[in-house]
Amino acid sequence: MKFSRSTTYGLRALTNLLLAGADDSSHVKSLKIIAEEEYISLKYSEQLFAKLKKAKIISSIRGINGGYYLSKKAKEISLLKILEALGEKTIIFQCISKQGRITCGHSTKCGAVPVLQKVQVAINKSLEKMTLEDLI
Amino acid sequence: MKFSRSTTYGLRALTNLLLAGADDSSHVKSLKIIAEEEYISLKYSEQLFAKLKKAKIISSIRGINGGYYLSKKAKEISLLKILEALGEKTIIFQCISKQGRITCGHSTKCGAVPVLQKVQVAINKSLEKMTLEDLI
DNA sequence: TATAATTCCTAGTAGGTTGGTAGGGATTAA
DNA sequence: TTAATCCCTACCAACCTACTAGGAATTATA
Repeated sequence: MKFSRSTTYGLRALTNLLLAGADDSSHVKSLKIIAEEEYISLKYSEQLFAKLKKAKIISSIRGINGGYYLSKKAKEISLLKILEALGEKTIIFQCISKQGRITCGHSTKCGAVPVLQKVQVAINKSLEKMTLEDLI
Repeated sequence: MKFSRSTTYGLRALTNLLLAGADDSSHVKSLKIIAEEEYISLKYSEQLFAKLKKAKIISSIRGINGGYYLSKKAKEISLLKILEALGEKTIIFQCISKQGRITCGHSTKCGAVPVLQKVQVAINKSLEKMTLEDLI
């Protein structure tokens, strides 16, 4: 129940982008610079940015002088969406059937589920309410 | 950011103990039976119960006709305490310094920390408020 | 057009963690 | 004395995370 390192990297990189004012296609920032500033491997951050792009959180301009920029305003990008984009699991409870099989997150057979669902809901609400803007 | 399988097992086993009325030294339940009922390996559950015992959530009677019982009333055992006992990490954010080193959860240098602390607090409050009693 | 900087795509991999297995010792009621 | 139980420690396979690596596609600029 912790954030993976890639999530941390992603959040750092996104705030970097935000603080650089890279919020439209004429104000981009290259990943090389971001990676250097955030002490993240370029190659690794490329993979993370690919995920963020797929989730339409950021956009890119290719070629020389290209780079990335935020697709939306910071306050329109929820933390939950970022986490999901980065592959961070937001389901905290792997339900396991009485037979020992992993089934789903909402089995009705397991007595432990209801309360964990409450926890789940509480967490997701927090994550949904907070946005990238809150990070700076 | 999910619960490990052992946490699930632990919660299932504890609710089993609770539902069996094993709440004092004259009402114990053997782990063998619990493990069978919950479809968990006996040897593995022994390790989990060792952790729960160390955290004083359960107590034990050794020897034949021995077994385990809850050390406290179910509503006095918070979910947070159970998770911690089982080794579930309740710190969701590994802070990583600008130099790339994992430092702590509360570095003042990382811009992402404050909001994640809020998330952290929200989650921990939920977990602290809920007790074993809520599980059944 | 040639070059260099950039994003984009895909494959591989070392090391740590998780979820066990295994063997046997200590304790105690009957 | 026996058998059931808790207790202790060591080991291990499979999976996941956090990378490394190589190169292709794209594009501004000289």
